[in-house]
Amino acid sequence: MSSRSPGSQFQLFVSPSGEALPRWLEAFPKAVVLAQGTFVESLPDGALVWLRLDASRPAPEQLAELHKAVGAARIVVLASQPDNEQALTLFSAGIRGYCNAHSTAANLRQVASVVQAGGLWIGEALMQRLLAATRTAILKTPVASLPQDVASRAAADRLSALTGREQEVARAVATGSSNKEIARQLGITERTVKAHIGSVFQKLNARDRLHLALIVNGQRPS
Amino acid sequence: MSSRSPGSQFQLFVSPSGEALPRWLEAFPKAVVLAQGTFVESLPDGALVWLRLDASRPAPEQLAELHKAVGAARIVVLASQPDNEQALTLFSAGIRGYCNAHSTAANLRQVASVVQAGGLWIGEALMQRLLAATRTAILKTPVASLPQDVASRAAADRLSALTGREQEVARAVATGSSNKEIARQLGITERTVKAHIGSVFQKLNARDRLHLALIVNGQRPS
DNA sequence: CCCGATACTGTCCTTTGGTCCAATAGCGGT
DNA sequence: ACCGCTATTGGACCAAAGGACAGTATCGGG
Repeated sequence: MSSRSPGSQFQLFVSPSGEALPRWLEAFPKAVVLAQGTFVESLPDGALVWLRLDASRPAPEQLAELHKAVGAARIVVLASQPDNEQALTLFSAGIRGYCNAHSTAANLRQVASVVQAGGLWIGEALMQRLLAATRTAILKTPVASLPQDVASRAAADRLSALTGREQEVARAVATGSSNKEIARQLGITERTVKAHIGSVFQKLNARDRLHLALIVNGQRPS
Repeated sequence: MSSRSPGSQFQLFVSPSGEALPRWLEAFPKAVVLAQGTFVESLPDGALVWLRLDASRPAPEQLAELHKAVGAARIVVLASQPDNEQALTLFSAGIRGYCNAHSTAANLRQVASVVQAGGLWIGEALMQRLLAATRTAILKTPVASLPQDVASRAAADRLSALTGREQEVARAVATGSSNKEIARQLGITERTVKAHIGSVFQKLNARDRLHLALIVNGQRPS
């Protein structure tokens, strides 16, 4: 259920040069600053990691490295020149926030409070563009969406034998979430997640979560 | 960018029936609860408005009404059964949060703190699906996706980075085989299967066998 | 009011999955 | 002969998954 600690939290800055921009330090005077590639052995629970992108290398690569280094910690990316598509890619890779590297200290603190409370930070302008793109893209392609549509309808059929909650966990499993993640997402205990998954296994006649994923994703009949 | 007021804030619940679910009240005992359509004359600055959707009417319509009633206040929508497309529509209509109506009190408070700090609240599961949809739509296939063909060719691309043996085990994993089964199928030790799978994880940047299955089956980019 | 369905949580335990460190062996190219 | 890649295996160790057994709480009927 994600520990929400009150005030100041552990902040870790990671930048290519190993130096932080003045505004970061202004926002978080007590933060730890590291160079990219530095080994991180253990991070306090709920730590927030800020990644200053190195413009000369692909962002996903840098993020992957950082992920390996810091594990499950929440990551916020600071981009010198925010980019729509890049933000998308990074969000799908699991970052919790994406904001302009030139933000004010007040803004940075605001971002921190949102992300540490479990939210996502997306600049409003970016959000608008993102939604616009998504909406038009989705409203378009009525024909191309047929395969997915059929797939999701079939999935709905398969899932219709499940209770509401069971469907939620089943879908989460099918997208690759771990029990712990699902528990966090739904605000319940890992134990309860297991309970739901267990009954889903029975109802859909699945052996394990991978089979369940195949069933939900239409790769295999139940 | 937005006024951040400190602790407890004004919370307004709007539901079709005029009643709040027990968990809402648990989270915000001092909240004001109103029925949809009730006239609201003035709202404290920074108030947070929660809208419980009426399943029998189109959501955008309900939101539009509420917008008229509460003006610029931040709105969080509570959905009984969260829906991808609905969330999209509502976010583009300006809501600041979208979450499951069955969330726990702790979660609701968390959502409140995020939104009141200027963030957006999107359930993680929803975020994932939303991003998946966006990504596939944005990486729009100019050749009007031949459904299966493209998928399998893309899968082949993804697997091309692997050695022959690695491809075999990757495919076996993707069809739901356990390590023991794969070992038997290939006539090698379970230990060796693990070794192959381990290197596949690295090469395809997968976290576990379920992610690997999603990648191989084209449900997720590597 | 009791009952069944749903949701949620706990403990104990076993099996599986995954990583780390380490080693052997064949094969092709320089 | 040496190097790099691939395939193979061992052992130790830890984390995640899943089953067994049990319990509480809410809600909507009959």
